This record gives sequence, C-alpha cells and structure tokens, in this order.
Amino acid sequence: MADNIDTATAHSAVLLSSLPRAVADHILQRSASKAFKRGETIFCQGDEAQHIYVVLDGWVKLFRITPTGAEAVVGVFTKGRSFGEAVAFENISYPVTAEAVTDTRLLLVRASLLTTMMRDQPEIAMAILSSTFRHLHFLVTQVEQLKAHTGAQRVAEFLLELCDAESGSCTIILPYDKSLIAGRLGMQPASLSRAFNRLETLGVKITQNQAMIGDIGQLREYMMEDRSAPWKKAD
Amino acid sequence: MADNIDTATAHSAVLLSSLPRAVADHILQRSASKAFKRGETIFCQGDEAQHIYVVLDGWVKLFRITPTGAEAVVGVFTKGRSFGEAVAFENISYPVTAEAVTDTRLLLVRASLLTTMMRDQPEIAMAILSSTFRHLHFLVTQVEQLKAHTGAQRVAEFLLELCDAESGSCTIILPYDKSLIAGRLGMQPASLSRAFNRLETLGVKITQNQAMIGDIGQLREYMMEDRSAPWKKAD
DNA sequence: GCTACGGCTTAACAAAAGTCAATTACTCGC
DNA sequence: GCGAGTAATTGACTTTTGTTAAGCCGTAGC
Repeated sequence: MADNIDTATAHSAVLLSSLPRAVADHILQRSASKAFKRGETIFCQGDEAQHIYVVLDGWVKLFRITPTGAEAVVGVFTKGRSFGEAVAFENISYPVTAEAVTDTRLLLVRASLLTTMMRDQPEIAMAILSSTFRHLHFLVTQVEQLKAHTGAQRVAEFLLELCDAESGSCTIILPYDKSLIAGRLGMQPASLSRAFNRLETLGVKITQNQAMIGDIGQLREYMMEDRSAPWKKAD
Repeated sequence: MADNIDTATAHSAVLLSSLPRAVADHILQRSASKAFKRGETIFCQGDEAQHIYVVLDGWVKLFRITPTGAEAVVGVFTKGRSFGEAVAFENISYPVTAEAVTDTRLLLVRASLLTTMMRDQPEIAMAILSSTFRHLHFLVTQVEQLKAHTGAQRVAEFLLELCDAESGSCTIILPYDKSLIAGRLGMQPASLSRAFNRLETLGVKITQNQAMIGDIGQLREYMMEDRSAPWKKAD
C-alpha cells in the first residue's frame, strides 16, 4: 500500500468508508496491494479463505464451476467493491472462483487482522456487516431480476446501472467483454446479441463497446414492466 | 418467550447458536414471540426495519413486488432460520415483503437491542455475521441454480434439499403449496407440473403433497449435469 | 497491405418455458 | 355427502432462449 490514489480509493470503499480515519489507516498500513493480469486467477473455489479483497482498479468476476465444468457468474466487481468477506471469518474455503477480467489491482486485507481488531472495536464489525449487507442486497436484486425479468429487460437494467444520469440520453462504455456481460446476466452471448437488437426499437444503439441510450426514462420504463407486458406493446 | 420448545428452537437457530448460553438467554428474555396466521403479512416492502425475525415454527416467504404487481419470491424460510438481519442495522426499510405461508410462530428480536449489545460484546457481531453469510451463501447458490440449471433440475435440487438421506430412496412431504414452490424456483405453476412429470422417468413420484424418490443418487446426478447434458441422455 | 485469429453477430433449428383456457382434483363448509 | 371455491394438471399454442455453425469484422502481427 503506497500510492495516494489507491489510498483514496480504499478509503472510499464500502468496507472501509464507514470506519474512523485512524482505524482505516491502521488497516491499510497492514495490507498489501497486488496486481493481477487480465485472465489471471485470484483464488479458486475450494481455496482456504485468508483475505478480504478490495478492488482498487479494474474488474473482477466471481463465478462457480459445476462438477461438469459449466460456469455461472455470480458477480462482477469494480473499484471500491470488496469480496471474500463472507467466508474469511468462518475459516472455511471460498465457494467461488475469482478472476481478473481486466488488468487489476487489489488490496489484500488479512482476515485475521480484522477478526482481531473486531474484538476491541465493534465499529469494525459494523463496517463489515455493512458491506456484506450491500452484497446481500445486490444478490437479492439479482435473484429478483432472474426470476421476474426477461433477458432484454435484464440487459436494459444493466445499461441503466452504468449510466449515471436519471433521464435524457447518454453514451456509455461497456466495461468488459460481451460474453462476460452475457454470463453476468445469465444468458448466452447469442441471446445477448438478440436482446441488444430488441432494445434498438427503444432507442438503444450498440456500436462496438459503446452503447448510446436515446431516452433513459423510456428504457427504465421498459425494464420495470411485467414479464408479460413488454411484448404486448408491440401490438 | 415462554415455551420450552421455542427456547430450544431459538437456541439452535443460526443467529444464536454460536453465542454463549448466557448471552443468548439475555436476548431471548427481551424478545417476544408472535403468532401469524397462514397468509398474514409480517412486514411490507418499504416498512421501517425494527426487528430481526427467527422462525420458531411454520414457513415464511420473502418476496418482492414490482411496481406493476408481479411477484418474485426471494426466499422461503422455516424453523431455525432468521431474516431481516440485513436491514435492521442500517436504519433503512425492508427491501422485501414477508408473509406467513403456514400458521407460523416467530421470535421478534429488536434490532436496537442487538446493536446496543454489540458495542460491548463482539461475539454478537460475529453471530450476526455468521447468519448473514449463511443467507448470502444461500443466495449465491440460488443465483447459480437459476443461471445454470433447467427448471426440472431446480426441482430435483429442491426435493433433494428436503430429504435428509444421502442415497437410497425416501418419501418426503412438500412443505407448502406447489404454486409457492414454483415461485421459489422461478417458474410458473404449469411448468412445475411438467417438471414433475419429467422427473417421473427418474423414479420420482408425486402424489398430492407427497414425493417419493426412488433413487436419491440418480436424482442428484441428474441435478448436477450440465444444462446441455440432460437431454443428450435421452438418445 | 495481407492474413490469421478471436470476438461478435446472424441464422436456423430444437428445447424449454410462458400463457391461456379448459378440465380435473381437492378442501372446506354446510 | 354435496356443492362452491380454490389449487393443480393438461393441452394447444406462442415466445423465449439455448445450441450449433457459419460468416463478419476489427485487431495484431507479419
């Protein structure tokens, strides 16, 4: 841990942002940052969990491998998000594999450091709870999406998450490969293409890794419709 | 909190089981148990979160209502499981609605009680972390299932969770309505029926709310196959 | 500038799941 | 035991998605 930019990122990360400055610094000073190349594995399903990871830069995917080799993406994280909290405290092994999808820098916080500090400082426990709850919330949302939304609606939601504006139009850069986006959204790359095509009628234009959204409000409306409603519109 | 059976259940609940007996008792003495009739709403999406709930008896479903009225089941809990931890500490409102699907008794633990105790006793924070992680883990598994398994496979998994044996054959009772099972598994009731039919070729027989599994090992194998593999078998 | 490669899109087909409606099977109250 | 009301199944049909393979396009290397 040396770089100023990293320090700033780390302080604003969900895991640490709610801690007093001094406590966060204490943790940072005892944690190492590590770089991973695109495609590199950070840890494997089944590895013993020792660290909590905070993304300083780049994108990381978490996924599960079924016994037969199929892969299910469980999360894709970027700057400021942490992962691994869920297992580092239980002395068990990771239930997922983590891989860098771009060149990435991570902050590695030893789980034992946090458990030790937690005994004296309850705020630390609260901070970890906070970031875990956030993760939980995210998963609840994901389950809801998978169950109640069509593929095209999930793509719409994905795009809306990436653009910060509330309404009007905007252009965004797709942060990683389309095949990974497909995985993240629980569909095949071919289906993602079709979904993009469908969104064109709603004023969404994809060119390479750029997405132009004509009317954010309209897209949000589409995303929130019932499963059965979207196609009724076409009549 | 009066009944001995309840006390035993509460002590073995994930939330409290890792706490020292004295601490758990302290919490129990300050918590109330409350009965809910089948169909009764426990709390609504948007309500201010004040309690953490531990199921003493019966079944509870958590679900989200979309603005247009569609419902997505996010979890179904029974004896020993707790819910609501995720929000009770953040002074925010519940992101889901909870409803009793059978006659149910719940233990209501005031969130403020736990936050207060947490300041002095870090073990409490650890206990809450544990049960939250468990919930998190469960959701990760659910996301994986939704993404990587077909409907029939998810039904197989659901049945396998209900039977405690590791192999051989067994008979189980479906714990709640088939329409709720369908919701829990992210499919329509009609699709669930068809999935049951498909499992018949694997030695599963459904009669009313009873399910007879001929060969648990065989069913587990089917559940774990790739999405693409199951139908190849039919050749 | 050409070629080889990987990622993306498209198309054609098959399977799975949703939708709707009709029927049948239960359950509960009388 | 009968009838009303709910839940579950079935069937016909449509839509969505997966699957596979072919072709396209941009990039990197020569």
